[in-house]
Amino acid sequence: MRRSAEVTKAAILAAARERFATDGYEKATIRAIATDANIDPSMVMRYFGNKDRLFAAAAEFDLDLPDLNAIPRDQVGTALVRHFLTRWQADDALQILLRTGVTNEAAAERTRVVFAAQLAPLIIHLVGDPGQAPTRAALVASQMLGMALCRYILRFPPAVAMSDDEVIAWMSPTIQNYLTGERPDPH
Amino acid sequence: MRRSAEVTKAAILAAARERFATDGYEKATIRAIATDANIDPSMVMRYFGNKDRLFAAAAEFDLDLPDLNAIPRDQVGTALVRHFLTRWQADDALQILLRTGVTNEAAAERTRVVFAAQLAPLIIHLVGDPGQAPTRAALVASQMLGMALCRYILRFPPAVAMSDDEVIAWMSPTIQNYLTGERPDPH
DNA sequence: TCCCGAAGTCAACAGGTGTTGGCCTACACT
DNA sequence: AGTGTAGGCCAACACCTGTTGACTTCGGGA
Repeated sequence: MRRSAEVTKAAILAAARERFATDGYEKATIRAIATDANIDPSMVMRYFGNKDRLFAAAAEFDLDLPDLNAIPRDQVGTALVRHFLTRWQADDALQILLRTGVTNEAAAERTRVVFAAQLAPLIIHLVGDPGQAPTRAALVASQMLGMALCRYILRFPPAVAMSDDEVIAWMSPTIQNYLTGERPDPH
Repeated sequence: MRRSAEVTKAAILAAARERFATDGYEKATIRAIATDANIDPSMVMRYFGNKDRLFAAAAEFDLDLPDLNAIPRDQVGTALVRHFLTRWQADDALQILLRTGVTNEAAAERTRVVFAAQLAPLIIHLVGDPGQAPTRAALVASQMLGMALCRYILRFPPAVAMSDDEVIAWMSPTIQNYLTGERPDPH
């Protein structure tokens, strides 16, 4: 039986997301993705052109960050940590960025853009000096991505063993400080 | 002119470290490594057996962590952040772990072992309850690796732009808290 | 001086990769 | 019922990968 082009395209995209998320860019082969989607590899090329463009389509997504201004200022850290944990477990999107961004420049660029375009703007309204927003966003990203790396990618046993609530309890003060804490002076 | 076996082996190892650090496991080809070392690919096999064993040899290293007991308790965070920054920039070792550990299971295992064996023991003497050491080590690792990821691998512009002293100033309180702070209770 | 082992090269293998173009075939429309 | 077309398959391409085994050549000890 046949499928419509749309359905097949969606199946390919879903298979591609899963492969990129678990294997990284180079180990996720077009042949494997095609097999997962029950289709011939050549169809992947027909619908997406080449591997780079398939990846671009698979890596398109939103962080869906909550509006930090609608949250009491002192609970912004907790809210953000909780959101990232949910977001991470909801689908493969963040896993794709992390697994591919480390070895593929285009993927790294995508990761930079996602965080710069979606995280930094939210922070601007939290801090007095807008010039500090990118730095604070980078600090937040470093802790969020770092924990995701240890927990979901490298699978450090203690990081895996922690409950979501424990992770939130430990990380919230850190993130809260990066978001709203006073800027420390280096000396 | 000829080289001794030791010299050639060292040249291969140096080339391998550089390639693994910048390209990751799968993109670092034996052929490229051999070319860098001015040798035929078959020599790599002769000296190291296969790619897995070459990687194992290239990824062997120490974190060289300072003795945290010789440092005033309230400066332990700063000392550790500063050390990691130095260690990161000293050679390719940490970059190898991060670049390869994300897509290669053997490399991930190596990373787990390095942090579990070298970081956790240092922390035991810092906290009253030894059972907390692995969790605290994982938290420290998450922030350290996360910043390294953003700064050296993904190259987030704001993370790259920060001076070492700024990074230390921002991260020290976080690490200090993970090391010696009271355990928060999740609810 | 001879010669043997170590250092190094060369060519090939079997398998995997992205990518291409030609071919088939089911099915909605006239 | 006939047919054009969109969905799909197959076989091949050029190239790259880890790995192997046979071959050459240098250099130090007898």
